[in-house]
Amino acid sequence: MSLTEKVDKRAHILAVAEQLFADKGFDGTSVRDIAQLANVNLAMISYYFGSKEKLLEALIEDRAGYTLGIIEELAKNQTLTPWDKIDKLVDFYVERIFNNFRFHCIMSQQYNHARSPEIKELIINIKMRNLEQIKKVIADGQKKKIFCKVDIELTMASVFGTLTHITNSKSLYCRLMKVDETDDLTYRKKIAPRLKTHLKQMMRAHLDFKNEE
Amino acid sequence: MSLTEKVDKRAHILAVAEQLFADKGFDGTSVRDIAQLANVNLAMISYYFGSKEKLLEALIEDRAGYTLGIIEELAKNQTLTPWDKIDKLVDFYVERIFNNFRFHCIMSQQYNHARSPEIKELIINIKMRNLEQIKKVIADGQKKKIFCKVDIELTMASVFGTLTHITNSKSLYCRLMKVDETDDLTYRKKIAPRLKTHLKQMMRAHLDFKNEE
DNA sequence: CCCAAAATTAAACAAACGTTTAAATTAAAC
DNA sequence: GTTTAATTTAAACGTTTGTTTAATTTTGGG
Repeated sequence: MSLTEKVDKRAHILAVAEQLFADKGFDGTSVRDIAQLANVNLAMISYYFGSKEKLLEALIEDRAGYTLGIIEELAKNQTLTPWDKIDKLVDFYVERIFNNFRFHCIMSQQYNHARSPEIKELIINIKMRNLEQIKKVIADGQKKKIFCKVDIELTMASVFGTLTHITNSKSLYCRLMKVDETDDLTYRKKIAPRLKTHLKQMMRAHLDFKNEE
Repeated sequence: MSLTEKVDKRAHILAVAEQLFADKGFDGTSVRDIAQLANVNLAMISYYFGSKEKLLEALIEDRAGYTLGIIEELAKNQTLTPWDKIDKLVDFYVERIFNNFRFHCIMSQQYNHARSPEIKELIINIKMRNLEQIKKVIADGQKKKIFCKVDIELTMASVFGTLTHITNSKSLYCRLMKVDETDDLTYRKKIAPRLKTHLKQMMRAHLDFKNEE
């Protein structure tokens, strides 16, 4: 078996595990479930990852590396106005959460019920670094008298809370907004632009320096 | 054993289960964990509730009945202005989420990874009825030209998302806001007022009819 | 006091769990 | 082609799981 096939097999197990963990939860998924759906022998999971928990760690580390670089670059960009940065952040995170909603499910789930403190710490550190960059963007806008005084931490919580809430309560909001929840693609086509518009509009009103006068 | 003691025992098991389900998740909690912490015999849980899953249903039904009445009353109140209603809703839900954060954890958890469709339906129905009342409040404010045109569903998602996110990501935001997370009482004393102020401020800017002119 | 119903118990149940083993197969190196 | 290492397999490991059993204790009404 070639190296690429070996990598593919590992990646395949990760992908299957991601799907099952997101659907049924970490504790609700057995290694047998993963092995069966991935069409690999049960023992291969221990062979590749060591344990079910290590498999989860591998999954998190594999998926989480991507975001930080982009946000850091945006934060220190000197040519964009603070308003532009807010818009770009909204666009980026809306796209990201639709592209990675399974992984996002696992993150929220593990954040609350992580079996090991290591995994919880891992997740907190990943999120902290992202939040600190966004904090910079808002604080910069305030210093330039473009944004008004707001509770920065809770403002971030509102943006991410909205995204997380829509993702995690999909069925509920599908029913409320009368969108067909079985068709993933049209759901995304309808909701993603709406989410972007809403968040930008809300942040524009919320952060506007005029509020301070 | 008197009737009140019998009720207390059932309620005691529910309370212990609530704590454990919130801490470790439904699948992460065994009936033996519950029995041990509640100081009752293992078989008593089947005796009282039938099964672990029925115990969860009993817990949800027991805890969820309270909110709806209050919100309905507020929605149809004729003497309050739409702005007053928003403020009251914010105050109510902030208090509620701090008083019932364990139960809230279980609800988000089960919403995403409910083993049985019945439990998921149960939760969706409970939440739907509440959201429909709040929708009325916002739509009424719009009709009266007090609130501007906003995406009502996503506006609600932002309010509940903020609350849920702060609750579910407690450690993260404690670290970010430099609040001691081990002391529940001072955490609440610090965060609850801040949350109320932030949400009211944000909704005031977001819903203001001036945005439309 | 007695007796039927309710409550409680310890023990056992089969099934599912994560993990390990040791043998078999495949791949790569020389 | 032989040998060594890496991979894959089926089977079994000991626990833990949710639930049930059957015996025992407690309860409350007549």
